[in-house]
Amino acid sequence: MKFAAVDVRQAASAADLVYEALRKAIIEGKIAVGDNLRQEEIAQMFNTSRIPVREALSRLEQHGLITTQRYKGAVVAGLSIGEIDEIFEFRALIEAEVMRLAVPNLDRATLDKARGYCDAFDRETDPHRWGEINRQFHTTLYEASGRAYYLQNVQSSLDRIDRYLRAQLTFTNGVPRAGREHEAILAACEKGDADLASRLTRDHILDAGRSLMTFLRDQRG
Amino acid sequence: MKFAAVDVRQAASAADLVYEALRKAIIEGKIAVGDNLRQEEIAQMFNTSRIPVREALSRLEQHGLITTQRYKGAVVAGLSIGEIDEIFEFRALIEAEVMRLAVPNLDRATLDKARGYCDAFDRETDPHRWGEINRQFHTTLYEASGRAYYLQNVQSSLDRIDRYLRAQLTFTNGVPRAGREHEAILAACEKGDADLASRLTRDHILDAGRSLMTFLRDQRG
DNA sequence: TATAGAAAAATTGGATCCAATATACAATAT
DNA sequence: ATATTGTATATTGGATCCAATTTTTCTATA
Repeated sequence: MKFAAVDVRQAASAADLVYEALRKAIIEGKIAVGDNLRQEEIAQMFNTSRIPVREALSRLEQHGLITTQRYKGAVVAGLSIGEIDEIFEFRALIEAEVMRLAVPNLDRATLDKARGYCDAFDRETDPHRWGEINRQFHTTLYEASGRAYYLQNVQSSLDRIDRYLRAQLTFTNGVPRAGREHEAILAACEKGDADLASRLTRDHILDAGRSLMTFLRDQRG
Repeated sequence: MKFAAVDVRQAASAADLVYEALRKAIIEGKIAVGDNLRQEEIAQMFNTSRIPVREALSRLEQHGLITTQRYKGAVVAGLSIGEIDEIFEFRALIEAEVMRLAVPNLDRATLDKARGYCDAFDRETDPHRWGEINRQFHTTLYEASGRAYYLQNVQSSLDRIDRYLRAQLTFTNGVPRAGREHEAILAACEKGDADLASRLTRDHILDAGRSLMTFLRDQRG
């Protein structure tokens, strides 16, 4: 018997679609901190009932992206300056380590791909794209570590502070500096110097964190 | 105006109760890996409908404790040896760091509390209690770090491998060794030696991981 | 006018019902 | 006997309905 192979990946459930869409909207800052997420309103936007919406909200809460109160509903979760600071500290720790683990496994194709994102980041002028490209640059390198669990935690941490990171890049003119630091990290990777790449990654994240802290303290008073 | 203070903590929703109960059952190994979690069955156990059950399952999946397939249902998630190894490696990294951050903040009361758990761990003969006391000993010290986000991640990582950790303590006679290592960690904390406490914590976790690896490789072939 | 309280509306939590899909099983053909 | 196909059953995904609670609006009163 002959037949064409067919992709039988699971179709996404309504809850999956709603979850992904809301997650994206929240981490990109499309929905402001404190905004209410009305179940009925969201359900109508997706042409579905409130049941899948509630499942999606339940998942978002587990990831700390929203907070809910019984009978009162869900609001986009904001972070205090202290909480943001702590997440940057955490990211510096685990991303430095995952970078160290990745370097020995980096091959030509991966380095070229990272180079592509690195250049794209420098060329990009649309502020909304910086966050996304920045994330892809780092993720591309990290993936070589083969550490799926680390990667999950990196993504999860990034989700929590992504909107703030975008603000840092956009409003503190952090892009040129981040671009230079990306170059240095990539150079260390090319040399196969895991310790250096790890240290530079750590500093890169802590720099962004410090820059963001002064920006936020300025802004919030 | 005078009025009596009232405790206004949110009553837990049905989904909260189901989630917590299932989480506990899974991490303690009360439900075996691969076991099906039937929505109707669980709903009846809690005298509720399937709606809160589905929310609870959705949350559990986000934490990696179960895996679900559309129209097929949920099963308790197992971990490959490689995945377990990676989580131990991750724990060693972040718990060593959170221990280092905790030491400068440790006060007499916290140290005494940790001492209590340390002694209780050594005295305990019921294998089912070891995991719980072990967790409390570490958590008590970590909390002094004041790092809520780190703590969340520690708990989440522990949840994933708790059942295996219990097996390691129980079946590899890991309790005496863990007890000695707890003593050493506590001594370093008493001395205020953050670097030493951090290093010992790291070794403590990596030791348990290695011991578990050989046990599992033996067992699984 | 301002305010306390009651009624109304809005919103969430949960139960029941129906549709979509998967699994188990029996009937049939080879 | 074994494989295959059709059918019944079980299970999950989602829609609709009702109950519990909160929020808003209205009204009476000082």
